[in-house]
Amino acid sequence: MVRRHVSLKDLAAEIGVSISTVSRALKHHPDISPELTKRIQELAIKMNYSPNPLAMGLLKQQTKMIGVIVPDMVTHFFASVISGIESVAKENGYYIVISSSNESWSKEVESVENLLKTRVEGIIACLSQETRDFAHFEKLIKNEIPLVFFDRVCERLQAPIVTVDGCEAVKNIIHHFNTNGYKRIAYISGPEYLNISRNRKEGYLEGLRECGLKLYPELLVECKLNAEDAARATRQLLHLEEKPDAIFGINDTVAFAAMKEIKKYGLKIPDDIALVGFTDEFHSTVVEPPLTSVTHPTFEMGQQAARLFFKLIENDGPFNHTVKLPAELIVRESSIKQKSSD
Amino acid sequence: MVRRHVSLKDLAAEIGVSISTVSRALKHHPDISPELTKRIQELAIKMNYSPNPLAMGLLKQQTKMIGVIVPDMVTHFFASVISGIESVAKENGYYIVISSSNESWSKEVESVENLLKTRVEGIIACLSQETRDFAHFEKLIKNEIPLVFFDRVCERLQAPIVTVDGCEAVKNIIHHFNTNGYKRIAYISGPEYLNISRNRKEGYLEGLRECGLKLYPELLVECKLNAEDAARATRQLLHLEEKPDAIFGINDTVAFAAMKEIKKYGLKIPDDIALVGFTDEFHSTVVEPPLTSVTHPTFEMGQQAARLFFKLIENDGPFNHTVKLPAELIVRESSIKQKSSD
DNA sequence: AAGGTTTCCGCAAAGCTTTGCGGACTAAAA
DNA sequence: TTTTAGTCCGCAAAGCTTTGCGGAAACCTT
Repeated sequence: MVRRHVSLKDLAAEIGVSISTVSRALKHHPDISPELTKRIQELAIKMNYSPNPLAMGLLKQQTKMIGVIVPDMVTHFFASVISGIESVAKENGYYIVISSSNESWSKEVESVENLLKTRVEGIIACLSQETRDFAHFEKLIKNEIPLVFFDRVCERLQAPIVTVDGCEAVKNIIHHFNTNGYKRIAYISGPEYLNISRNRKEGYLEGLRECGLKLYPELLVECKLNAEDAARATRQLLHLEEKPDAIFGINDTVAFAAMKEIKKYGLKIPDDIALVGFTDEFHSTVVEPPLTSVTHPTFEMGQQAARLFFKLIENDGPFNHTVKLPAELIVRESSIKQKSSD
Repeated sequence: MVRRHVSLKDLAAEIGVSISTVSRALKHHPDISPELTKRIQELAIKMNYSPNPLAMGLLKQQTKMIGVIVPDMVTHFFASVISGIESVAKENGYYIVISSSNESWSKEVESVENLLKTRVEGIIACLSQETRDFAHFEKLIKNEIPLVFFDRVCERLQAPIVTVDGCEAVKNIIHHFNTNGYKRIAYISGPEYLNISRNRKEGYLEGLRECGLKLYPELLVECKLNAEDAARATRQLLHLEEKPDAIFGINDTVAFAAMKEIKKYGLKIPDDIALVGFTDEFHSTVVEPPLTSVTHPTFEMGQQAARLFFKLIENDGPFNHTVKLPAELIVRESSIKQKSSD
């Protein structure tokens, strides 16, 4: 047995007909007599023939590959989104090529270039936390290469996006805090130029207003989306003369870092301070106390992004569409002072 | 601007020479005059030319793609390994195509077939927990398609493997338990036919012997590698007339499930029962109490697997080699009765 | 000036598939 | 017997790149 795959040529030689005939027989073309068709079909199975995607790609000018750019691929959030993308890609006979920007703008630019070189048919991306310049994506759009954003998106670009309704989710958090007696509510936000930061901040402000709570500017802090800076931001809050009695963090990196930091200060959750995060289900339940959190429909997010992608490919014209997924607030112990005895 | 990529033909037409000349100029072939070479090079940059990988693949009979099969891609363990594979693949100009077996044998078989159809040059795989029949991998080896295993491997196949020294790691755990006064040590293992189960069990038995501890057969339980069955196994241990005073779980899925279950029973870790797992760093520190654990060098594991893969491709003969990575026991609070006050 | 070198470049094939068009052959009709 | 109509199949091009080989032009030598 050798390494080379069998081609139409091999089948043709074996049976003694031309390549074209084999090709036609394999797709039941009426020009080929039923008996010959049958013989060829059987031989193809016996010799384990499968069409060469490279040749098909050259001919049809399509690679059946989608490029996916994520800030990282090891956190559960992105791994799960990728998994969602992969599932619908597979349904449509496509493969994905993943490229990680490592939260860096320059690596993101590089990723776009590299993916283009591999001839992916389009790109599904989540912005790095540094990204403020979108030239690399604008070029994609100008060249009519399908592009879909998810989670961290650029709204002014003509690209379909799928996000989570952060504003609404945060308002729910504020209401939840309020009804549970927390009044000095802090928010650890991300970089202002990220849409998710802005949306959630909007929810924060509106939520406070709706609840008739006062806004303390010193309780709204900003940090980079990594554990170290989140810890720094948390310390900043804990050092305040008048500490917050509740904190909520923009994503799970921030939320868990905050939790560690609060514990390190010897403060009790939720008695001294309540904590809520945007996190995934699993981790929220394994920490102590179990973390009240807004869960992202990550897998579904990936699926939706991929679906938008395929719509884009089909229509192949200018197209922009927004899918906003609901996020659910799941109340656990980290945000309720009195344990209810059941 | 159109979607089509520029080809050598476009460059040739623009300058008015033949395609061959352009091709040669682009790689500084001495046959082409320096001036013409320069002109062509500049035009290539200006028109943003990049060679078509499909055409190259056809010609050179290589796709520069590696297939990666994992039981799942959302747990940190595998996500991190994938990330490691990807990093050295990229260094070598290769891309990876990920396929998830979902811990199912049939999906694993399917993955192998699909990856072969996409013409990956070889496969890096971690066995599903169901896999006991290796025909699909044997076929790969027979056809001389490069194959590398990591973590859960099949030792009797002629394929290079990279694993973690589970036996040694578990022995360390037993010693650690012993010196901290835990004597009834339970082990929640995985399916017996997985090498990781066998290795760690071996470490368990040897460790007990070395420490002069008695082996209680009822403390050695087996479960499937999912949260539900791990919880069941934990309950089985907790229902014993004489409970264990220490438990260690074969991987992080099991360890965290056990932790939840122990808490549910109102038992205190580590006072009532000690717990140690094979887990990754991050999650071990965020749970309460912080979990003593053996950390896997996951990223490095991926890198090593990829390196073996490239060796295999180069030598392109029969080759088998084993890399055994050390695992480190990191002691935290979940396995030490008396908190040391510092 | 004619033959010999260099220098520079193009032809064509191979790698694999699809498909329009035309060709060969058989059988039926005139 | 010749024309017509079917039936069945092959040629060749396109998609893109690399590379051995052959060819043309220019320069040098004698």
